[in-house]
This record gives sequence, C-alpha cells and structure tokens, in this order.
Amino acid sequence: MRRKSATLSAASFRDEEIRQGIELMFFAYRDFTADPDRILAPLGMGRAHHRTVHFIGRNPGMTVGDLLNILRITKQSLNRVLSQLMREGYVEQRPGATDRRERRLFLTSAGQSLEQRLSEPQRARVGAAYREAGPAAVSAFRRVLAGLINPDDRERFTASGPRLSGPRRLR
Amino acid sequence: MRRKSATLSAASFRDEEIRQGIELMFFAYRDFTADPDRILAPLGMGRAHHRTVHFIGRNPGMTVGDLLNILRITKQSLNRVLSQLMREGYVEQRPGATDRRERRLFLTSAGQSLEQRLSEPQRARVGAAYREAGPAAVSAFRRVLAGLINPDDRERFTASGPRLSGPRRLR
DNA sequence: GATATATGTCAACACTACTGACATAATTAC
DNA sequence: GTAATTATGTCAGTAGTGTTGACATATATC
Repeated sequence: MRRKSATLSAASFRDEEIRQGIELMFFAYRDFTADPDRILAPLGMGRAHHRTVHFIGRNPGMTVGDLLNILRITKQSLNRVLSQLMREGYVEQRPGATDRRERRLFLTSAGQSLEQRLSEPQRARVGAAYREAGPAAVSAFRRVLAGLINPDDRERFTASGPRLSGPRRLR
Repeated sequence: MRRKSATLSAASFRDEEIRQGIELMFFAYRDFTADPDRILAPLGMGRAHHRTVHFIGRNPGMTVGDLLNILRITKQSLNRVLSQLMREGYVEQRPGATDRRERRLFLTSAGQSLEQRLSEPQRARVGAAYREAGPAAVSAFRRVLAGLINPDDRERFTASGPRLSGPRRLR
C-alpha cells in the first residue's frame, strides 16, 4: 500500500495536500454561495430557489423529473420551492407536447431577471478567479472539479457526454 | 466594457464557460458532501458536526471564536452542535492558559476516530481526482479555488499567509 | 381495462441557520 | 479597584431545506 490510510499518526505530504483540498472546497463554497443568499433572503427565498431557477434557465423546457435528478432531492422538497416560484411568477409550466403528463418548466421574464441578478455576483467571482489564473489553469480546475463528481453526472462536463443546454436530453 | 453584462441575449463563450464553472461547483459540492452526510445521519448529526470536527482536528486548541470566524455562523448555531459533540464525548474543552475566558477545543480519541471516518470518503474522492488529473492540474485547481475565496481567508492557502495547522494563529 | 409513470399534495419531523435577549466570568481600561 | 469590554453560554422563536409516509390525479402503455 502506498499510503491511503494514514491512521492517526503522521500525515504524509499527500494526505496534507488532500486535506487542504477539502478545506478549499469548504471555503470556496461558503463564499461562492454567500452573495446570492443575501439577495434571496429579503425575497423570502433560499438557496434551493436559486438552484431551481438556475437549472430551469439553463435547460428551458426541462421536466420536473429532470430537475429532481439533478438536484437529488425529493419531489416534496422541490415542490415547495417550485410552487412558490410559479405562484410568484418566476417560473411557468406547460404540458409536454408528446407526453402530456410532463410539466415542462420555463422561466418567465421575471424569472430570467431574477436568475441574472442571482448569478451576477457568482459570475463576477468565478470570472475574476478565472482571469487571474489564466486559461490553462481554468481547464485544469474544471478537470479536477469534474473528477469530484459522481460518474453519472460527470459526463455533463466532458466533450463526449450529453449536452445540457439543449431543450431536453438530461439523463 | 468587455462583456460582463450579457443581459439576456446571446451568451458569449466566456459567459458560457463561467456558467459551466458555477454548475461544476454545484455538482462537485453536492457529491463531495453526500458521503459524510450518509455516515452522520444515523449518528443524529449533520454537516455542521462534520465541519466542526474537521476544523478542531486541524487546529487543536482553537477557541470557540476561531471556529465562529471560520464557519461564519452565529454562536447560537455553533453552540448547539458543539455542546452535542462535547456531551457525546467527541470534543473536549480546556480553559486558555493565558486568557482563562477562552475555551480551547480538542478532539477526544473518539472525536479523532469520527473525523477519520467522516473524511475518509472525501479524501478518497479528492485523492482519486488528484491522481487522475496530475500534480500540475492540482496546483491550478487550488489556485482557482483559492481565487474564489474572499481575500481574508484566501491567505490561509497562500505561501505567505498565516498557517492554520499550528495550535493557534487563526485570525 | 389494468398497470405503470409523472406529478402534486398533506402532514410530521430533523437539521441548520437566524434574530433578540439575557447571563457569567475574566480581562482590560481608566 | 470599579467600569467597560470580551469570550462564551443559553433560552426562545422563526425560517429554509430536506426527509419519510400516505394518498390523489392524469396520462401512457401493455
């Protein structure tokens, strides 16, 4: 064995490096989500609303089931968020053309504005980090981040995998 | 202006790249946290317990205030988690040597075991992604991730900044 | 027509976080 | 040395997100 189970004793350099990576993920995600959270709070919404609006914006016409597969939450959890977004005019649904049980989801123009507003600080943050690191680093960043994702969804970020921007086709 | 506010119309390649980075963060964090969550649930604990145990393990002797600065939650929120961890024997506190108002925090051996158990799947995941991407990519990954962190805490991950592994010295 | 699928909904519960208020002990300032 | 400040704890109420379990409707499919 090469290391891998440094029980409790001296941590190898590798182990320390990996633990720093874990910490980096915590700090980055903490700050990455803080800005939109501040925008959402006065609207009576939370992070779940942001995620919902984000994915519907990226995949217009996606179904409720698609969203459940992405978010990995129960339909009861999603429903609370989604019905609020529809009630307040950010999201609308239309029955599927071929399968009329489906509810295809779309952002209204208010929903598009909200999405822009929420993502703006995140885009600024990511954009700044990208610019500072340069294109080669960004490419490496994306490869490592994709490597952290379970194989199923990792495909979304590889050239061969299914695109997610189209009006369907998500798993 | 160079782009930066692609209002609602055609997204530039840059904007698309940035939005993919945002999504990557969502998926990576979702899967990154799922494994320890599954271990925590049957113990009647959650993600907050994991973070607490993680940071105390990395910084033995840190104070409650240090932890509050890192986690960026209120003391009331932390207290619930911390007192449970102490009540159940994972964490212990000792008054500070010079300032006896402080409660220096330490993992018990049960706490160290728990920390190991919780971090194991994360270390495996990060380790696998690191190995697959290679050292140069890892370095770039860390630079970009650090770039996402607010300047205050970014220092923790730069050569010049204060170390966090010592028995104190965290802001 | 029977079964399966996509979705909605009611209810109860757990975890995490927040605000506001108040309390104690120890340190620092005047 | 008394007053103010700091580090920490704690009670109470509220909000957002997620869960499980149960049940309902509409539409497809066999």
